[in-house]
Amino acid sequence: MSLEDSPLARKLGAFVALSEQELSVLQGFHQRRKTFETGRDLVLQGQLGHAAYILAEGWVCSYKLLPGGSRQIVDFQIPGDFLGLRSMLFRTSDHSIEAMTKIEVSEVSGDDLMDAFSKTPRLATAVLWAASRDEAMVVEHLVDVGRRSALERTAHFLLELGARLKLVGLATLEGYDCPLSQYLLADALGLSAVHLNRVLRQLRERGLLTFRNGHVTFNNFEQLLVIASFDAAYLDQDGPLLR
Amino acid sequence: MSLEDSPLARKLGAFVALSEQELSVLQGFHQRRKTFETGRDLVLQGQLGHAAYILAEGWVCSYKLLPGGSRQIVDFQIPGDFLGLRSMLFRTSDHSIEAMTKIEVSEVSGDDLMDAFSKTPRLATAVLWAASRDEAMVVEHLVDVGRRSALERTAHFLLELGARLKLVGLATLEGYDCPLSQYLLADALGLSAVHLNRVLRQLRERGLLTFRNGHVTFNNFEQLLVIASFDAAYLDQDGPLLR
DNA sequence: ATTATGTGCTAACCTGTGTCAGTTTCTGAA
DNA sequence: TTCAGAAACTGACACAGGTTAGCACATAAT
Repeated sequence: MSLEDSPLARKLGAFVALSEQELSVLQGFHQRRKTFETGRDLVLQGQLGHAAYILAEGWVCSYKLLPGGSRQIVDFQIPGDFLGLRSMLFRTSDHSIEAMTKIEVSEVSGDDLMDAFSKTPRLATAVLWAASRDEAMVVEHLVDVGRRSALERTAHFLLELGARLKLVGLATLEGYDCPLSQYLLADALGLSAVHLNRVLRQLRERGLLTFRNGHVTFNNFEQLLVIASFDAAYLDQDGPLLR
Repeated sequence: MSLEDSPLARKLGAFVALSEQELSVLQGFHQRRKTFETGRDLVLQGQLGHAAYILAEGWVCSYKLLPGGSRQIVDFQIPGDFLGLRSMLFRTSDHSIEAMTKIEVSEVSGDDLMDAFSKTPRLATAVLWAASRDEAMVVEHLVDVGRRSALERTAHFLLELGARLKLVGLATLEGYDCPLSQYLLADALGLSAVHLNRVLRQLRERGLLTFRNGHVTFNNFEQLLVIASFDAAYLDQDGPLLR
């Protein structure tokens, strides 16, 4: 794999032009490579001082379990995303992280990060930028669940996923592969699986988007943007304050 | 005001024992004091490179407006909280910040922060800890809105506010002053104001909690904790990894 | 005094979404 | 090939919560 080809480098590179040196520091993150099988937990709710990871391949989800047995999925992570970055240093984790598919990750310690940041401050900024973007996505999900109807919410969420995947070369304007079951998607959207199914049917019948056999197809992208009132600003409007 | 008495010092001091030196660095943050009237916006959605503030007195809310005219309040901020910290350096702000009451703030620039952090790394950790705690609260609101009934959600939210206010000495186990209208609270909980009113009545009639004349009174704290399945872990379980 | 405005509160009605209880389709294991 | 277990899908029914439309009571402005 050439230096520029890791999903993380692609993602960060979309916002800061990365120098050869910075790319090679990034490369250095991918030392302790690990593989996890589908369904394995990387971090458990309440765990303290766990490691952080960079996701190289596969899908992951962060979720919270409730006493009643239901759960809320906070976000899905895709290649190029950090896992458990925020809680690693300062707190016990407030949520669990589970592999949705077979995944490949690189373990990163706090020391690795600090080390890299002192060598290349620009990289630190880029990583903090990515972390801040992740938080903006959680806020957007809060808006989804709090103030959008099931249809708008579903459309919005699938558009967001598409935009994120496109950044790392895993989606086009046509659509993308999506290994999520309707149950999982429902838990992310705060819907019941039954109702999500109804919503997906409606999206399909109205010629907007099709989610079938692990693949999302945008049938009418423009219309979809309108229905979801999707504004990509919080995803890619601007990079850190450096060239 | 003595060194230990600022809300921020109280809050951080609950998690890290702060030295005299650290307290005086914190004190140094409160140079550029400003006052804002009720309803004034401190930061607007989409604004780039705005300042950050430390809230010294009054209440503030962070919210997002939707094209349809409705809004989702992401969180309220109370004395001792940072405002706009996350988006200051790296991104345009993804939400607006508005004063709910007349407020007092201290403006803090990125340089001030960096400066302070290089002098006292422990303080940096404490501040990052607070930021990470804020994010955990947003996640908890997502769970509120996604997977809890209106009653549970309302109870949970008002308990959380109580726990936060207690930390800065503005609440007891009996209750606290709360300057929010039912409309505002409804926008935070993803409910209609009408339904929130029904819920508040139910909480009152079941002898759990009373919200009246700008004051929240816990009538049955224990019972309330159960109903809301409130677990304060994400708020005060543990401080940064230092003594 | 009189109006306006904001907030709390309520009743009547409607609808989006959840729940329950299935059938069908697919996939992988035996 | 058969079987078991997921996952997708559906219909019938129930109910939480939204909407609309109002009244009552403050406080502030005129």
